[in-house]
Order: sequence, then C-alpha cells, then structure tokens
Amino acid sequence: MAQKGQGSQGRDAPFQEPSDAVTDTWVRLIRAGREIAGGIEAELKEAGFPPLAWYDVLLHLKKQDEGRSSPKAIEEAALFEQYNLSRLLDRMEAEGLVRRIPYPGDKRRQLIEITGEGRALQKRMWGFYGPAINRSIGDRLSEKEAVQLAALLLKLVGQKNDPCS
Amino acid sequence: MAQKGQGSQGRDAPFQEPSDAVTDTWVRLIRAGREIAGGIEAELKEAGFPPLAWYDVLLHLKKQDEGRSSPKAIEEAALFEQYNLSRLLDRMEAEGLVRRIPYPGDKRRQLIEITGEGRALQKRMWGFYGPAINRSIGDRLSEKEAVQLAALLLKLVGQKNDPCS
DNA sequence: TGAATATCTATGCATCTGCATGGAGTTCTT
DNA sequence: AAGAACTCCATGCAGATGCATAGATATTCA
Repeated sequence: MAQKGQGSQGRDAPFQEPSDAVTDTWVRLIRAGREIAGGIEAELKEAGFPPLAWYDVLLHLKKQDEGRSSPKAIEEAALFEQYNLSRLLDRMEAEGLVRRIPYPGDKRRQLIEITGEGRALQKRMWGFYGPAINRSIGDRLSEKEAVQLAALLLKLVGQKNDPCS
Repeated sequence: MAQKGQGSQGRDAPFQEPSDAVTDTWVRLIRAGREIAGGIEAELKEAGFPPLAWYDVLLHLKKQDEGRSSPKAIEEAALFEQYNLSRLLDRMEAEGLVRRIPYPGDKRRQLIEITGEGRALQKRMWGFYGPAINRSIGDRLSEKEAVQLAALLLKLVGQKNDPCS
C-alpha cells in the first residue's frame, strides 16, 4: 500500500523517499537509454559496423585539431574507464582506425590520432547512426518537445555530484 | 572488419540528418543515464551491495503475487538478455536471494521465488537507492520539471508500462 | 636534490557478457 | 499420433569488462 508522492519538504529526514515523478523519471531515463541505444547498436552491428563506443572515439578525435587527442581526454569526453579505453584503443589501432604517437613533452602520455580509414568509418557509420537517432527520437517528438527534453536532460548532466554537505 | 556493401560514400543519399535538438537529446540521454546509473552503482557497491540488476530482479519479484515470476517475465520487465538472466539467477540463488521452483503445467519453464533474505536485501538496498535517486534527480529538478521530464521520456520508451525498477 | 607522491597508461586475472547451440518440453500440422 | 516447428532455459567458448596493480614518467616538497 501506500505510495509516497507527497511533496519534498526539505527537512532533514532520515530517509528521503523519491517522489513518483522522480522515480518515473529515473526508470524511464534508464529504460529509454537502454532501449534506444540497444536498438541502434543492433542496427549498426547488423550493418557490419563496430559498437557505438568506437564511434564515440572516432567522432571525438575527428573534432579535435589535427584529429588528435589523448586517452585521458577521450575518457573524460566519452565516459570511458581508463583500462577499458586502453584496450579499446588497442583494438582500434589493430584495425588501422587510430594511431598512437608520442606526446610531446610528457613521455607518460600519448596522442591518439585518427587515420584516414578512421575518418572514413566515422562517416559511413554516421550514415546509419544519424537516421537511426532520427527514428528513435526525432520521429517520436516534435521539434519543440525535443528542445524541451534536451534542456531538461541538461540539468541532470554535467555538474559533478559532490555532496560535501 | 567486414563492411556491408552499399556504402553511402560520396554520393548524395536520402539522408535524414537529425536536428540539433534531437542530437542533443540523444547525447544527453545517454550521458545522463550513464552518469547517474554509474554513480548510483558505485555508491551501492561501496556500501557493500550487489549491482542494480540484482535490485531490479528483487523488486520485480517482490511486486508479483507471492513473490513469484518466471525468467521470461523478468527478462521482459527488466530488459535482460535471456542467457544473462539465467546466470544472474544462478548467482542470486547461490546467495539465497531467490529460489527456483517448478512451473505448474509447463516443465520447460520455472518459477523464480524471492526468499525472505531477498526481500530483506531489497529493502536495505532501497535505503540507499532511494536517496541516491533523489540526489541525482530530485535535487536537480523541481517537482514540475520532473513531471514534465517523465512525460517526455515516456514518449521515447516502448508503450508498455514497466513494472520494474 | 632526493624521496615521496601524483599522473598516465598498460596488463594479469577473475568475472561477466554475447553468441551460438543444445536439450527438454510444448504446440502445430497433417 | 508422428514429426516438424517452436518455446524456454542452460551452457561452452570467446571476447569484453572490472579491479587491482605495475611501470614509467612528472611533480612536489622537505
């Protein structure tokens, strides 16, 4: 019995029960993300393309000056774990999509450079990816709703969560 | 990696470029989901709890009549892959959180029943999970915004009402 | 300066996931 | 009713991920 749902009084309760709207938002956020991303991944794979993570790396690099960036920067841009990215770059390098080159002035670091092949793949992937995004999102929202949704989502993202109360 | 034939290289295809709002929505949807889920997972783990997927299963079961459901139903409710859930249930059963029992009238199937221990764990997890959701979402949105966001997200998600999470 | 500390990337190992497949049971077809 | 076709769950194997830690610099500070 009993749903909470009563407003959020800012008292220091021992347990702050999320409101229904907050819970719904959470559930749908996760679900929508999984469903849409899963569907798009499946489409890309079926078309013979690598996973979306590869695209993220390629796009990030392509946008950088000279198509170069460091692993550290890629991690932060695309929310990768360090060890994970390290091995992803191994695979991408093995496919000739990126190239590791020394980082001038710091031998710990390295620069990752996108190759011509990498650029070409990014472009081909976008040919599938873009329309897929449109089908999943563009077709389900009016432009006005999309703007509104993007704005609301922006509030959830970004600022580090540092509850040093 | 092998690519499927029909590239859209070079020549103009009927390509529907997503609008900026759609692209922003996509990027932020994925990012917000990953950031928030990742943060919450980390908090739970730090508190010694199992991953969120376990919670999803426990909550789903708890809501069913008698705390019972079939793997197939759980898959659909929580977007699990079949083989994945099969092994997750192995682990949960080994921890004494659920129990496999025969499905009356169909020997292919089975019923998964939540144990007392499983119910207790779900409850303890909610004590962390609920506040974590509140910090990630409730604190960043007004109640009105949350309602609005939940409504917009609903448009992106398959039209079935989700009982889980 | 030299040692402690911090930063950046790689890797061994255990676990988890994805994929293909298998086995058991059920439904459909003829 | 026999066999094909389908559904549900499990599992072997390869590959990916998470975690802890190593290795190689860089930086800080006593």
